[in-house]
Amino acid sequence: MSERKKISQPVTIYDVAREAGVSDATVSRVFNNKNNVRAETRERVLKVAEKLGYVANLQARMLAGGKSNIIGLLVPGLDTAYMAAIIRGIDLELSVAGYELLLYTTRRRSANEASYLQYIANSVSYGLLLVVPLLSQKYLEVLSDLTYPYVLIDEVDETNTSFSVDSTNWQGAYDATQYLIKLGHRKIAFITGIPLHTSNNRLEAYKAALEESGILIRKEYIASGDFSQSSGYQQTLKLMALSDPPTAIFAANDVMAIGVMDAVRELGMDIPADVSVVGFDDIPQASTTHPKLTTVRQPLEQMGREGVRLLLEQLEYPDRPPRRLTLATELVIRDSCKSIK
Amino acid sequence: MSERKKISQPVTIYDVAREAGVSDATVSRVFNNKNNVRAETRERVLKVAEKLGYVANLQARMLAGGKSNIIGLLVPGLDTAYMAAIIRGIDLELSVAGYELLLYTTRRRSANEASYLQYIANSVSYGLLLVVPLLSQKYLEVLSDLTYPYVLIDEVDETNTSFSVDSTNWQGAYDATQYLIKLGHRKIAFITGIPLHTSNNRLEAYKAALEESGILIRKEYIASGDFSQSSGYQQTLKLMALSDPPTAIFAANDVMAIGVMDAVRELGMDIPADVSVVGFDDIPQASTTHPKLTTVRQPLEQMGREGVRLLLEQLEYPDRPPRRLTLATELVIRDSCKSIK
DNA sequence: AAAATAGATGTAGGCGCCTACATCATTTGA
DNA sequence: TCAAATGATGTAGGCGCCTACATCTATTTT
Repeated sequence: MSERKKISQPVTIYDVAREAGVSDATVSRVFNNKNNVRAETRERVLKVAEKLGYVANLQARMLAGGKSNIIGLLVPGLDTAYMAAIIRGIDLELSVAGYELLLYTTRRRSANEASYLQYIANSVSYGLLLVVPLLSQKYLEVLSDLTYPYVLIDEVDETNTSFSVDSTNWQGAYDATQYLIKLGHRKIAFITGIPLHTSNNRLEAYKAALEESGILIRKEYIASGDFSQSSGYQQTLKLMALSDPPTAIFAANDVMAIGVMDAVRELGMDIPADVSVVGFDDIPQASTTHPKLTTVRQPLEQMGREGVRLLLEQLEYPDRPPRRLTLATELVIRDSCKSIK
Repeated sequence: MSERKKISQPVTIYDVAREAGVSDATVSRVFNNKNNVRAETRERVLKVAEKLGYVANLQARMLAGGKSNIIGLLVPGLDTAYMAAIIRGIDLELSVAGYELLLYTTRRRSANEASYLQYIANSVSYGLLLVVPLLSQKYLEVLSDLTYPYVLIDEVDETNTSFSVDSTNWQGAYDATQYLIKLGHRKIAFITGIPLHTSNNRLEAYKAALEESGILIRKEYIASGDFSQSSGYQQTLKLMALSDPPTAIFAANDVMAIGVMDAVRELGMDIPADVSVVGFDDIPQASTTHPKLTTVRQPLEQMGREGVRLLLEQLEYPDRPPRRLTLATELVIRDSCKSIK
């Protein structure tokens, strides 16, 4: 018990240098993979470092001009499967690159967005990923004023002045609607999400697909939800109470689609026999519902990964112009839709 | 456009000092709320700092002996509502205290737990919160060797040498089982989670409650799940296929309970008319199922908050002996159970 | 009013590491 | 074989901030 060495953190680069009989500069070179170190010296240093349990002090390293290996992530919260998937991708990619993740939530200091961002920029993190659906224009302005690398995930900067990753929301929703039409549905309802860029795109695609097939767009078939399960539930109750209820419901995200399924069942109807349901996102839960949910897969995890790549790219080549990366969505056909008659 | 000032980060304490006509030491004192600064000097410094947009450089501050305001959080992943709730609590409490959160996942460098922890300890974070259900003994050993403050969340260190927060798993499960018994159920099944400390406690409590009421514990009524929705589903199918199926199913967490509900419905039976279902955790989704899930609420968010408090307490008073905080669970009665006959 | 005391501010050095430059050792070329 | 080139390592100074100590100023004491 008393034999256990308290490791605390007093092992500095000097300790290693002394023990290895070299200067601290050499040790530093070894740990930064600089070229000019003799192989045996490097090995000796590494061995000593290992023995002493040396771990570089990040603060000092950063202060001295070395790059931090911390990047920030700004999100509204972690409460959705959507966010979890994106973050999983981010974490995966970041760990490959040897970076750490500092989590910032918009909940905090939301009092002053500008100063919060500035705070972040001056903090330890060395770049910022933003997954902020309700990204205000203000954020964007401050961001572009700051000389600070960042990437928008699932969000687009219309001014084309930011690096960003998103997916083909329009195409995905178009495909899904087309699919329903091909199944013979004519009475297709759509439940919207919060009016964000991505969300609006889905609605537009829904309309476009209908129009293209010469199907009248009925206002009463467009219900406004807010991405929550209960809103999907409530709106479905309303839709099905119409004198001429829809035979298919397309929800702007999976969570609402689950609410839709609940409501339909609640009304004593069967999915897909009586009503076909389509979601959007393909969160893990989508494949565990009964019946399994047909949905538009958004490559969330990959979006996280690509976001990281874009950020690291900026860190390496600060002068590259902003890029926008749009990943393909994919219609995942499962069991919640049925061809009509 | 070209007028926009690039804020980057060159505003140092010296810039402020010069502009305010004082020395850097004074500026430092101001920002560290030291006593010996004349009121007007302080004010002048603050004004200048504000004007220049000065934000302290964390690295330098930490290096020079100031405390970091970053604490680490080690988790296996963010994919569960359970984790999201805990993290929400952590985030909330941390933001109150002005701390930042660095996210570490066990996915990473899991190759060597010891060195990973050591890495963390030598990194920027200044204390560690662990929400690691599958916490290995190894982690604990390394942790206690390190002179590094940490808190275990929803996990217990049997050796009583760690700060920790958990909840009354045993009591919660006992209450739930008692509730079912009082409703007249005798054939009560239990679906276990992964065999963790917390999970085992729930099973034990289930058994204890049955025994206490003189109800025989039937092996075939104890199904082993793994906390996943599909395991809840599968195990329920098995349970209901017994020649003498249960009239109530108690799942060790809500996610499995949702799987249970799916399965029961799938079998054409009604909840709660044919089968009563109880979960554990009270994740947000529990109140949006149909029928709404009766469950044992675990104060997840509060556990996160208390975990932070315990950690900050350690930072402030490094010599306090380890404490274990156990928060109360609560039976939340909703609509998924029905008294029998 | 001079001396003692307390308060305000400046000075200097260091936290651990990095890197430009200097220095010394080794290899290559003529 | 000796100079030039190349490679390996050490030296010095600084990154931005903190703090013990020194210095100077405003109060208080006698």
